[in-house]
Amino acid sequence: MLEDQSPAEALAKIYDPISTEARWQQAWEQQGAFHPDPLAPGEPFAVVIPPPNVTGSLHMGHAFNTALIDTIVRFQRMQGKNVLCLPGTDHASIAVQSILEKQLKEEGSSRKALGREAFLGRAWAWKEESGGRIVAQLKRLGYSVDWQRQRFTLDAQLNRAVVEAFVRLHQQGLIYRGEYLVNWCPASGSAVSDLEVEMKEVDGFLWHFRYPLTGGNGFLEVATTRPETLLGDTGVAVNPDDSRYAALVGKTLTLPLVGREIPIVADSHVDPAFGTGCVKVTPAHDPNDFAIGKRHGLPLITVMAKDGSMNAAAAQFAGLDRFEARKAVVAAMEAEGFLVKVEPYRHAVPHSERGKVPVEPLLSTQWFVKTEPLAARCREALAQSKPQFVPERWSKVYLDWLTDIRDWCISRQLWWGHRIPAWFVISETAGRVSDATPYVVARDETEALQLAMAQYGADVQIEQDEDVLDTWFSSGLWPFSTLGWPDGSAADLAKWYPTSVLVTGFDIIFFWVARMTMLAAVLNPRGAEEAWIPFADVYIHGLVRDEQNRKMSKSAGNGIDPLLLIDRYGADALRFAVVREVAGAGQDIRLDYNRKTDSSATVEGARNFANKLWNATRFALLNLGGETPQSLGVPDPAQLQLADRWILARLARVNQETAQRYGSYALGEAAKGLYEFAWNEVCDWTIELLKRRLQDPAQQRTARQVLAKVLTELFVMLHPLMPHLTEELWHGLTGFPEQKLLALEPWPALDLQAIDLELEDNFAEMIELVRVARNLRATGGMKPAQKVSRLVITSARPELLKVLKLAIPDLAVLIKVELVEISTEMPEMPRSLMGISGTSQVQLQLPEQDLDALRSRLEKDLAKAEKDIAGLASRLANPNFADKAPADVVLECRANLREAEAQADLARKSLGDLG
RNA sequence: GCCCGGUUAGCUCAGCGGUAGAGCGCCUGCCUUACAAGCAGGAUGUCGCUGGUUCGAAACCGGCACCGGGCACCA
Repeated sequence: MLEDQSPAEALAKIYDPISTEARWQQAWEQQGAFHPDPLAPGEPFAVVIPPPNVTGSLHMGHAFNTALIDTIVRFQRMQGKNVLCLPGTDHASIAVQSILEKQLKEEGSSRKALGREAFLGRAWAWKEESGGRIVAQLKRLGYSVDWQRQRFTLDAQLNRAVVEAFVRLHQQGLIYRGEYLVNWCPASGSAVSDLEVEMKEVDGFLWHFRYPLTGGNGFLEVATTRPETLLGDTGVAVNPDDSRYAALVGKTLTLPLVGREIPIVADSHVDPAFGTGCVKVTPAHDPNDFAIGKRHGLPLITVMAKDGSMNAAAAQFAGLDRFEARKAVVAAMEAEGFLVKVEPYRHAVPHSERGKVPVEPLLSTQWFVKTEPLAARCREALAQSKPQFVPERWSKVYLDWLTDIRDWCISRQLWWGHRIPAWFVISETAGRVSDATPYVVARDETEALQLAMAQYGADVQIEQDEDVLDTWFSSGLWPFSTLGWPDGSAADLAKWYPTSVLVTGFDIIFFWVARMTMLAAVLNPRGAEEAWIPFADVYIHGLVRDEQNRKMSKSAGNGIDPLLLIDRYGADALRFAVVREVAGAGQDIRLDYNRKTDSSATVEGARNFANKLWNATRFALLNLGGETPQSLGVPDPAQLQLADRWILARLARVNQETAQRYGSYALGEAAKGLYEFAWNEVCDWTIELLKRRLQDPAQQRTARQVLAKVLTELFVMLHPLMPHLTEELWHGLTGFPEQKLLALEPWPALDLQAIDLELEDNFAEMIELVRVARNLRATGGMKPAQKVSRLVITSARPELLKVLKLAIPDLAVLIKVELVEISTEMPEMPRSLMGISGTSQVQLQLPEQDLDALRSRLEKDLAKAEKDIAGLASRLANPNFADKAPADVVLECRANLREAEAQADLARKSLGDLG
């Protein structure tokens, strides 16, 4: 605490974030500051955080997401809302399972060897370790979430939600089981969804083969990138309009190596211009061929096993891995004279996102969600801006995906996950599970048995499906399963569903956002027709890219552990830095991270800002005479000086702007605005101007009141961005006990009366004049401490003159000058330095003269004035300008021209005087 | 192929109809008792190219170029 370190002079010159941050994190948690009561009053505001995968630890992307969410919820809390921010982690079936299997392999074991139960024990141990690490990282960021409500996607309660969702969807015919071509990942031994497949450009070959016509009258030439699939060919297709082959349609070919007789069919999918215009058709191993096969009633012949090796249907190639089989098939074809040619060919090959190997389209019996009815409901809602995407353009991405959507394969041949609540009636198929085994879907085994008995008789035997559900199926329930659904009477659900905003990266709009809306569309968690959409707003942010502009990811190995930066600069600095980088349109942010030194100039800048605020507070503590903002009270308006009125006007404006920005997700702008206000206006000008008056007994009290008020409110406004630092400084200033938290303070009341735009303008002009005068000092070779004897500022604008006259004592200090005069007319000041700024002139009488410097200064001013004159005059010379431009623009242009001309005259005259 | 972005000071990016901005970096001078993680002053841009709309375009519209991303994909 600052107050513990009296006297104030003993305060360190440099802010130490590490100990401070730990102390406030503890205070927040111990006091349950972010554990809301659903029955408490206050408009609800809820955010469920995107649950990080328990696959290790967090990287910068999570820190970025956290900083954004926490800024939003802390602001809303200060707005008096009843805020729930709910944290948690995701079990990430396939990712975690592949980590564990890799570990087991290194140990010379495997999951099969371990058995399901032992394997799951290991997975839970891993979850504890990884989840613990993640929670510790999130806490170090100062996340104001309710840790008491922390959830994990495999929690018992969340499992109930998954089971309930599955049962209901199945009852409504929205979940079905069937044999289809799925994306099979041989590496993980599981089906994956379309979204888990990524296309990669690969350098391969295009093999051209000849298939002989049955009966020995020639050949058809086909090309393929996957020769091993020819073993499963059941046809060759040509375009129906292709005259070259029209006569052959309906005839048959004899498949080489296999000897199977396969038909030539006509299908418009075939592009006659590509290759020979003949396509071999392998319906069981290619999605397009599957469709062609279906249209023409071609048989499906699966030639591969689920581990990616060739099966018995591949005859002499059985047992070979699919890539070995490729070579062997090519060799055999060549040996038998069926190989025409081989050409290098670059093409896109679908790869399993997790397994990192090419997926194999494989015929397999899986569970699917029928997505179209769900998507239709989401599309209708989106037409009403439900949810509202920010930035809006992402709604198109979401909509495009929901249009022409394909069914969602939700079963995974994995162990780590939610086991599918379906039981096979194995007594019907002699104790074995086959694709044809009947099943029942139920909430638990007892219910399943009852259902089975009702349907199949009293002596049935049942066995639960071995498979688990796609992780995203449970993640898709996150906004309501975490609030207590399917318990319809859950108080949290009643208070906080639908949630207020979902904050996430654009990369998971399909995976997650759309799945959540689709599942909510059918489950309608609160049973209220108008309130099913799980979040009012979806705030989409960019990704964190590294110094080479690459997306940060675990697999690329370029992730940055946020703790490295936190240890070096503090969590507040990291948070402020990343939020400040956010552009309005939700673009990616690039972090200038130096891997050799673990440093970042961007974060360092934010750390410097924290230190600046720390020192401003030190200054205040040294000058408030032991008083606090409370004991000082509000300043008497009659006592306010010019600079006071200015900074209070600015404070009110910043309050208004910042609240508007925080409230509309313009977080980067909020951060930038506060940074500029705090550093430039509060520290550079207000504190400098207050220094003199804080020493003057007659003016001291008002000066202290203004200083205390401005800093206190600044800290409140900055709190959402830099929670620890502001908590520390606010307590230092107010002396409040630790039990009273800034985090729970209301946003400062807006003082509309203080707003004075004209004063802001005139004061800004005064600041510019000070700058010009200081520049003249430097030009004239004055030493920093040396005083100027006389300063005259002239202006023709009465309002500005009024402000300048009030500021005379301040100007004397700021410019270090003995005598300040404000006048409407230029006095005769031979051999003085003269500068011009806006509508005013500044003249400085120096003790010594540097005529060359003076001359160059005047020449510079003259050149600038002449350039302005040229530009303005040419605009005014255009007759259309006066006719068509708005009157105020024309007037302003004329006024500017007059001033520029006056200044040019003045500069010429002064130059003439110099001789 | 379809759909989004982006191109502004050396770097990272604001600005989105009225004479170009910030931070960092750079140059000069300062340890001026809040802060050298600082203070004061300064320099720096044919606002990707090209047409058009307009009295006026970095901003609006069209075309082009290059960079990035998403979706779909032909064997």
